[in-house]
Amino acid sequence: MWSTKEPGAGGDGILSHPTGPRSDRIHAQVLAATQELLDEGGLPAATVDAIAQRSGVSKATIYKHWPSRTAVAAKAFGHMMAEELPLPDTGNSRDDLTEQVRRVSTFYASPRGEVFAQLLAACVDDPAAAPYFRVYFLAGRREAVTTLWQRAVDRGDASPDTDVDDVIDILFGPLIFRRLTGHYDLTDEHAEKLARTALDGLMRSTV
Amino acid sequence: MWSTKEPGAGGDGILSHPTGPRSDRIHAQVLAATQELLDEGGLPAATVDAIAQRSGVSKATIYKHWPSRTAVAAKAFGHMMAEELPLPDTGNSRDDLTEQVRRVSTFYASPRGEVFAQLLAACVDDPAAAPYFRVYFLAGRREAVTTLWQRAVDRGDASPDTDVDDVIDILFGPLIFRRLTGHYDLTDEHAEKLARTALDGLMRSTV
Amino acid sequence: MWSTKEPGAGGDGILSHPTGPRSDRIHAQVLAATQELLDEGGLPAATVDAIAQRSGVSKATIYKHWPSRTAVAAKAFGHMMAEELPLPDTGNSRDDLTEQVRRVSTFYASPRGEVFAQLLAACVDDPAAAPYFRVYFLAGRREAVTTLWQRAVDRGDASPDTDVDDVIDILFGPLIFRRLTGHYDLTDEHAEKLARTALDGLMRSTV
Amino acid sequence: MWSTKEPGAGGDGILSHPTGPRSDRIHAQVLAATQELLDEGGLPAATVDAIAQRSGVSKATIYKHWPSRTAVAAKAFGHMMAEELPLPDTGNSRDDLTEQVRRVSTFYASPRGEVFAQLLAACVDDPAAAPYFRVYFLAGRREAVTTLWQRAVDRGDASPDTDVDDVIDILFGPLIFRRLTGHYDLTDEHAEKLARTALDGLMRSTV
DNA sequence: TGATAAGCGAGACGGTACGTCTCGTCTTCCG
DNA sequence: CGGAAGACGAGACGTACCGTCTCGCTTATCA
Repeated sequence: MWSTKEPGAGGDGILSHPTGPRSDRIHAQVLAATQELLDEGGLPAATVDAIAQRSGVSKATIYKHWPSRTAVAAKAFGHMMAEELPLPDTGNSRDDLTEQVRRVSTFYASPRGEVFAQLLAACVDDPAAAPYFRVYFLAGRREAVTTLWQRAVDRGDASPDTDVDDVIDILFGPLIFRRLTGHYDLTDEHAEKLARTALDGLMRSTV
Repeated sequence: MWSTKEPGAGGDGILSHPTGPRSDRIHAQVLAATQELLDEGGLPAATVDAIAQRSGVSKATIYKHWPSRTAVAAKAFGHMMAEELPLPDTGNSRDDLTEQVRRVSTFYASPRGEVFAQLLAACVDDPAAAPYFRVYFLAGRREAVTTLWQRAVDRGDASPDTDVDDVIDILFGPLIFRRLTGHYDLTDEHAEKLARTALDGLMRSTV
Repeated sequence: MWSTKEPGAGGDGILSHPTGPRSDRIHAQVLAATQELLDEGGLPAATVDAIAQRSGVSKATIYKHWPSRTAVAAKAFGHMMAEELPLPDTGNSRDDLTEQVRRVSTFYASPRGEVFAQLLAACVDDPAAAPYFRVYFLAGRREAVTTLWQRAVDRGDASPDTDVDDVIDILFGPLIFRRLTGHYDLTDEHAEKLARTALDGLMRSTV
Repeated sequence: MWSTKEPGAGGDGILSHPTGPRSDRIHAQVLAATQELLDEGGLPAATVDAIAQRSGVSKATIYKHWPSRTAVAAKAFGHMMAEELPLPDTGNSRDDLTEQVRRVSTFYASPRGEVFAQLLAACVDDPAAAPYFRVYFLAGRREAVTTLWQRAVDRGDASPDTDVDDVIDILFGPLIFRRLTGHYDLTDEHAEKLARTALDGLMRSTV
């Protein structure tokens, strides 16, 4: 499985290249500029030229640190989303998970949710960027749900035999499907219904 | 909700422009050429220039009939997938649905599944193409599952109160999620496990 | 030499095709529409589609009557310029010719002079249109100067041996040269100087 | 007046953009390719795509160096004509000028004269290209005649008060007029007659 | 401290597809 | 059956973004 821990600069294996003090400055500037651009105009606005111009880092240097513009954007997006979405904690495992589904649904429907969808889409055509999206964004999201699920297991509300990866896919896959195809709007009501049905299958022991 | 019936020539509302006998020839030629290109090199190969050249239809004409190359590809893909995936019929509703999930999982992992993912991704950045993908491809897939689910309801294996759209999202959303992020391979075993868990929540009365 | 007489409908040899009352209506509508377009936006505005739309005559029909859009424009332009530029008549041949040069210079510098230049240029790349420009526009201009020159000959101010075609070329060729290359503005002073020098060579007997 | 000196790379004001060693290579390749195309098929053959393909320089780069294909062609044409047409030197000013007129007339009637006419015509609809044609082609031609005229002045055959620009226009404007409208062929006899008449006005003191 | 090499900014460049435009032909159907 | 309407093929246009490259300047490390 892909690593879920936040890699430090220079310690993320295949995902980074140069090292040292200059490198740190470059990373910071590029990511900051990219975050601005993503917020202003989504992925389409985060062209390499735009990032280079705004960050003051040259295109050549960017390509020495990242394999593609999508990779840059994925990492920048992961960092800007890191502090968002604090975990719910109602004392009830099922309620916590339901609330999390609702929050993610709301996020998908927001402007940054649009960026999320663009990034997910871009990774399809850019295999080199996919690991960046997984490590710097998805890992954090999965970790959050893993925490909630572990609580449920600890409380005896869920079976320790159920693979948390399946839990994640079943709870959030449907939301992503809807977000991408656009065949339905993402509403709180819908998110709750989805969570209820999914959790019925996942946490049947709690019924 | 978006229509699920296959629109006839000239009868698909916003999705087509010119009409008449000449139009029919153009549609046939363009779609045939696009299908070939999709099979040969996926969405990236289906450039408007390539489609124009192979079909003998000029670019300008293509743009009169479709809003973008993604829309052309979506319709072509829908047509080429129309006859695939016959419905399973084991006599057992739950087995049928499980088998369908397995088949779709296999499809997603195939070359044409790659095209599916590319199309889904392309629609994120091309809102005009999204309805084409929904009407000409997704609708057919949803219809198939709707049939299976209806059987289950008729047999008393499922509640008529459950919205089939939710069923579809829960059964296939997770597969799509995995297909897009690539964080796991799509295996038969995994598909079965997913189906089992999801159906536990959806068809609890059958337990 | 090319004919200088205004050809009647159906009587201008290679320059026209259909005949009859319907033809007359079509000619009138097309030329009127084209004249409007030329005045509004010059030659670039007189596209075949625009002419067809404004005149109510179909493109196919236009191409039955003229070999190209430039030919249409040339004829339309000739007709709209037919009444302009009355001949000067000061009683002095040399003054008349000088005045004519000045007037033509002014015309070249006007908006319609721009159209003249565009038409002249278009005929370079459209041999089929050239005769239309010569017959329907240039012939009329040359005829005017021929009249002036004949007066001079009759008065004994010019030699009957001098070919009037050479006179025309020498008097107006320089203006056209300047108009096309744009290396100088066309001013009255310049036109007069040009006429003076040229007429010194052409009408030496008058010195 | 516009400059008549051949501008060096990077020193031609509005007429060029990038500079440096890479730029030199691009200019050389593009102009060489364009010259070939002009000789093979005239201006219509010198499309930007064709120039790009043959020169190995991308379209985008061409558009960074020149405002339009006409500008490229004008410069290429100027360079390929630079060595042509050595000055006549018979010892007699009037004969030299007459000979020059004859040579230019012959040139206009040649295949490259056709290109000249196409270029002149194209500049009418492409104001951005006009300065290129003036600087890189016309300037050289005017310079040649200026030399001949200066000789005449030095020998006392012509008045120093006569503006050489007028001389040029009167000697060559008529040829251009005929070349463009095509109302007469360009023959040696005609050129001589034209030169004789024009020079009668210009060099009357020599009679 | 000064040399040497690597990192870097600036931006030119080739490549490739885009979506648009106008021409002149061809088809369809109406009066 | 002539003509209006307009679909159509052809092919050039000029633009956008990608990712690579070349060029000097700057910075960091080692002689």
